[in-house]
Amino acid sequence: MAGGRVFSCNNTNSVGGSNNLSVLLQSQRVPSSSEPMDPLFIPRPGSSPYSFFVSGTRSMVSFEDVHGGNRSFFRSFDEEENGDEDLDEYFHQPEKKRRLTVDQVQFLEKSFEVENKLEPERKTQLAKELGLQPRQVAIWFQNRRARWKTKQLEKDYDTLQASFNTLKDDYGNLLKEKDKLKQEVLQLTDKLVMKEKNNSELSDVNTVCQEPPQKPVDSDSPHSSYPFEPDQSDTSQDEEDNLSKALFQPSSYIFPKLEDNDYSDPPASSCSYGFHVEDHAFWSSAY
DNA sequence: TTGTGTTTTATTGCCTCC
DNA sequence: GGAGGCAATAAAACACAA
Repeated sequence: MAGGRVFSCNNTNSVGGSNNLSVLLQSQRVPSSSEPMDPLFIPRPGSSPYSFFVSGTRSMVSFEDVHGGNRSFFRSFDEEENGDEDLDEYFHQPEKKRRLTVDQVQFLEKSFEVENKLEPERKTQLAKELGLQPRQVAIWFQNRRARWKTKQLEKDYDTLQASFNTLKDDYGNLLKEKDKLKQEVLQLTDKLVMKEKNNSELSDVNTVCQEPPQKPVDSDSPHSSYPFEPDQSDTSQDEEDNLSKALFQPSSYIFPKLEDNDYSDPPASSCSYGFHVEDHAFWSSAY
């Protein structure tokens, strides 16, 4: 026996002595494999609805009182007249496993819902109510806790799985967003380069011509009326607006993480939009 | 009926707590 | 050291398809 624990059959559901044995009925019988799980117990008048006594034909009985031991076995009351031979046979028959009745299980389930741990007093009470061995009640609770734990693990797993799927989706969306922003940055960078190029070409022209301007050149003014003013048609007002928006919108501060030089350094010139693209501190802090 | 997978009851061994 | 809890496991009982 486990840990030196004793599985004592001390059931006290005594049913009147039909023979000279003070038969202590353990309130269970063994259903045969083909037998339906009909209730084994009939409520005893005056007792709780879950106090039972054996009504079946095959019951485990204890001769504790008579033989002073803990012997238990399966006894067919239909065959009591067979006498000592059967007794001997049953004494040497290993105890079979028995299922609890639906009622017993329901009662235990309710009790488990209230409290899944079993204090000795409650165990005894339950055993008494159900006509089971306290040990059986303890075992049932132990197994029930194990089942509950398994279910809980399954629940936790499902929760984690759902959480993982959400995160995976979010990650996928972020990757898409990142690609989109990357494309945007590339386009804007190209535009900047073009603009710088045009500006430098204009300067060259000015130097070569050495022609004093009719009016002061305001290089900062994008709408100068200077005759050699570059054609700005490639950068429409709308596009410029978009450019400004793209660069200054909060979301645009989050630049995609650059991977393994998949993104060349920004142009080493100052951008006229308020930040220095070569500012590595900014770029690195941006992601 | 039988083979097989699942569930339930029970045991064993180890661990912790008092 | 004993009582009780838990994990692992055995084995009976059960469900169900073929």
